[in-house]
Amino acid sequence: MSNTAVRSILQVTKALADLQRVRVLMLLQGGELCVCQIVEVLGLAPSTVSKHLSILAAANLVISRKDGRWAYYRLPEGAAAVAVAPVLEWLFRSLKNDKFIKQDKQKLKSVVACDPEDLCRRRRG
Amino acid sequence: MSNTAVRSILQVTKALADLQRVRVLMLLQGGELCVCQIVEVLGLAPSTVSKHLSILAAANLVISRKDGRWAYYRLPEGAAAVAVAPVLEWLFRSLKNDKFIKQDKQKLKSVVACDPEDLCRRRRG
DNA sequence: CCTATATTTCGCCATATAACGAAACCAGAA
DNA sequence: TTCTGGTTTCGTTATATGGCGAAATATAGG
Repeated sequence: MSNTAVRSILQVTKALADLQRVRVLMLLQGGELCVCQIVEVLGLAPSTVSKHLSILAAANLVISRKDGRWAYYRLPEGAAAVAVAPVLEWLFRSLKNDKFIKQDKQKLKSVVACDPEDLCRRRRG
Repeated sequence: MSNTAVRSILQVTKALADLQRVRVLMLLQGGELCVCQIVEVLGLAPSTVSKHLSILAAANLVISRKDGRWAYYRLPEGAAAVAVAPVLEWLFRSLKNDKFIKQDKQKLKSVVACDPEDLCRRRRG
């Protein structure tokens, strides 16, 4: 069946058809984030968040980067963003004033305030 | 919980996260269509198509109109389209050259060639 | 090498969703 | 009203999806 246009477009729309994944994308507007930071804001199990991120990555809605033990995710930029930029812009504009999204961004502020190591340690504790 | 922005955006993305519903939207680019015409092109049961159309309508991705026994669906225009126009434009541009979508549009041509009454009669036949 | 730990993969369970056919609904014709 | 027929609703079934915890993976540090 290979990579038809419908197939890849459906990969994008299915990726966007979930609350948690939309929350992740909105959080990433502030810039690159570590998995454990996203876990902290969403309040879901790390394995669950990892799955969501892999779905977003497969749809080219996020870019992943590994740095030691940590994995970082960010929104696509430049050439990588071309195919999905319009739909992401629509999403961001539509949710700019959403109160739940605002709450997430507020929580993110307190999360990024402390570094990732402390964060994960706190989660275990 | 009421109508938050995320909720209505997810209604749109979920509506777009299905092959058959995307096919319907692409077909409607040619203008208003009767349910039985859509049934003919998609090759699905009328009840299934009806459900898909109600999901698209709930997301404001299509407008419905009743004329006697027939129900017609079309893409939103003007003020009704504002919220979803950007994402629809992205969809249409992305799938403009898709071969499966082209097949559907080709089939639609032969379907609109005969009037709805004959069409539904043929389906029963 | 061995331990600690951030992330991912795997297996499982509960819920959501798409498909169909049958029955209900409703508008026009007889 | 009664019959016809397009559409929708309902009930059922099969598959897809999201959630978690446990185990596997991989990497930094002792």
